[in-house]
Amino acid sequence: MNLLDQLNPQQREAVETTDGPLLILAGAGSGKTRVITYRIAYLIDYCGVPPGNILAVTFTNKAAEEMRNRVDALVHTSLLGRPWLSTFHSFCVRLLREDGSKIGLRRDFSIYDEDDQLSVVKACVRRLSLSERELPSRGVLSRISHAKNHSQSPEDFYQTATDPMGEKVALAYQMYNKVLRESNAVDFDDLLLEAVRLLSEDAETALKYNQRYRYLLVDEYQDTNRSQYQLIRLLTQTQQNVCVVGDEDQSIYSWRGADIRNILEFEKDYPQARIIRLEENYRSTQTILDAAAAVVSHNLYRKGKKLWTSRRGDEKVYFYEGMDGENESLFVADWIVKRRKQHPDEKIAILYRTNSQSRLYEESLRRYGLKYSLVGGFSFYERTEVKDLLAYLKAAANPQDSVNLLRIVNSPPRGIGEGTVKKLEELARAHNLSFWDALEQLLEDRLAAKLDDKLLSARAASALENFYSLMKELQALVADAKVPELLNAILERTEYSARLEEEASPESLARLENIEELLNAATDSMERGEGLTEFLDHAALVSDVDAYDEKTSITLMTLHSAKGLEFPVVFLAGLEEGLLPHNRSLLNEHSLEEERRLCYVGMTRAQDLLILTRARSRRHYGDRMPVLSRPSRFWSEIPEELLQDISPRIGRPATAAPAAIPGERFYEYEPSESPSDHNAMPLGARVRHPRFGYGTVLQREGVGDDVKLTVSFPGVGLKKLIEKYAGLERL
DNA sequence: GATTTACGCCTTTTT
DNA sequence: GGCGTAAATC
Repeated sequence: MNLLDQLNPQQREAVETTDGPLLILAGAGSGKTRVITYRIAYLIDYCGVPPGNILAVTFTNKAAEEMRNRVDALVHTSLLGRPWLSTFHSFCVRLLREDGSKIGLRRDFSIYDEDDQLSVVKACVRRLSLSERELPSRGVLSRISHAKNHSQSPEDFYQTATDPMGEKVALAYQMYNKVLRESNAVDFDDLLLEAVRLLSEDAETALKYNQRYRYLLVDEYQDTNRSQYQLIRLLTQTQQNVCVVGDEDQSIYSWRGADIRNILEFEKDYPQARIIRLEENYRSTQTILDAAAAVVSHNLYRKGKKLWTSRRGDEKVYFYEGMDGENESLFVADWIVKRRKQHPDEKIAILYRTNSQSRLYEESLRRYGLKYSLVGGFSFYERTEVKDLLAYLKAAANPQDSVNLLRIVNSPPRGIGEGTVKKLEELARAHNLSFWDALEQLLEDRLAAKLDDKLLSARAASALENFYSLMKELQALVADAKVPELLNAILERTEYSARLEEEASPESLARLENIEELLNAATDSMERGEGLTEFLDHAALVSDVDAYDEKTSITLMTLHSAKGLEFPVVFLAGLEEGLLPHNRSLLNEHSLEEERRLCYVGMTRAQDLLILTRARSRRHYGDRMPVLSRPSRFWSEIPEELLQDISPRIGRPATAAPAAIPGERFYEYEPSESPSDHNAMPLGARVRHPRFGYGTVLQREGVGDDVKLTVSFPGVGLKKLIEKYAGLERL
């Protein structure tokens, strides 16, 4: 069978245009993955390109894996090697492990995840003698990450920061980078930044990779950020066989530095570029497509395109308005139960804006006895026991990795208390040593009796010695032991599992299972011929969507995670102002448009049926009273003739159980008028705050003592204040 | 010094 | 509603 016969004319053109820069504008469901994989197959089979000369980058391991499988099914030339398919991040890891030494990076560097990053920031804040209140670590970390996503150095950051915090954050940022370097560690963002640095500073390495990867393919180009863009530029210096695929309407990662200009200005960057549009959709019904198109057409900042399909839509887009969040989620569960009777194996997705929304759906689905799988939330590699064991491995592989060493120094408890740790940290700082080196130094000095006994009790000292010799032992094993052996050694020497077995609580048994699973993962990795470094890299670079199992029939996930996936039935939940679009994005039109794209992404996941739901009132985390909600503006952007209401009518008595939806529980509608408080600050009020000065009230939420105000203070910014405590003065 | 309690903040999205 | 840090208590 001819490869090209399975493509439409535009897809075919995209596959056959092998040389020179090519931009493929691929609408949702237009067969983008098919084009990329066929193109790879075509390059190998028809053009005789050695597979090793092809590099394709994606954003998730899942996408890379899927492409790998599909390419493998198309080409049978694995003897010639395989094309390199990976995520941006794993590609960078490989680059840096191979050639990072040229920019002063050691081969055995650790990769810090968000937890590790936060520990470093906390240490930095403490070292700056600031309290968590004065400089919250979370905020600092998010600003550091934001800076890195925009390729801003601490110095750049310092110069552009305008707020009073900026200076301190810049200092923390600088210190943070220093700590990372001293720990022989890089964070997620560094992987990209350092790869860019390597390719721009070392011409020889740049040439090597330019020659190796003569054909470059980039998926989800609209999501690339500054450093990913630079990376692509640096890899296409000697040749320009670069094919990027993207859709500006699905750009939903600008908060992570994704720059839509990369796609809009592709022709400027590569003047020879050809552009091909894929506008035939093979996924959804025309109705779903029309509804989604109607929403996204309200965006001003887009090139614009028209998707079409030959699939006729017989079913309208349904919508359901529940009394509250619980009712909304019960409706979904109930609907699924009924649907199951006709379509037992149909895949159904429940999509929402924020992870916190998943809780209601989990409860409802469980109540109805439905099995589901949840993407996001706590992933396997984030569990405490798994993180602990990984920390042992990381610390053994890279003793300079102070974060992970500190994580395990007293876990499981071995008598190295906070005080002892603090002393060691002080010693390390005083002599500019890493935690490990300080430990070594301390024990040596003690042996040489250079130390007065007051500094360290005999008990603490022997505990430290034990820990030291344990780590020494593990370090020695790193060189030639396999990962499962290493893990077993750790478990044995620390009595980690023995303790859990002894405890025998449900939680500890679950932990033991996780440990078992980690051992299995290590064995699998070993059988693939991987070493410790590869195993740890893998653990660091897996994402939530990677865990998405296509076989499970009900999937709960965020709209962000859902990108690139498709389902026969999609619920788009919580379509309310404040949720979608999210409150935080209402302040400027660019972020509002991104919310609209997010809505568009969600709608276009649906193949056959799309059901929009919302709650008329919703309880926000701690609030005593549910707050009345307004339907999302995106909702009203859908032409009415495409919609069909399947909600119960307001005020219908609970006793008149509607036959249409058996088992459904209806709630009496309680008009919860917020009692107006006469002392309250109304919207638009001019106020004075003891610290922030003069401002204007922009938003009121909650009632009574819980009233929260959003106040804009010129020169300070937006502040959320509890009215009762803010000490505001009305002017 | 360690465990308990209180308070405060939070939730946007994640490779 | 839940987590983490800071304060309070033994």
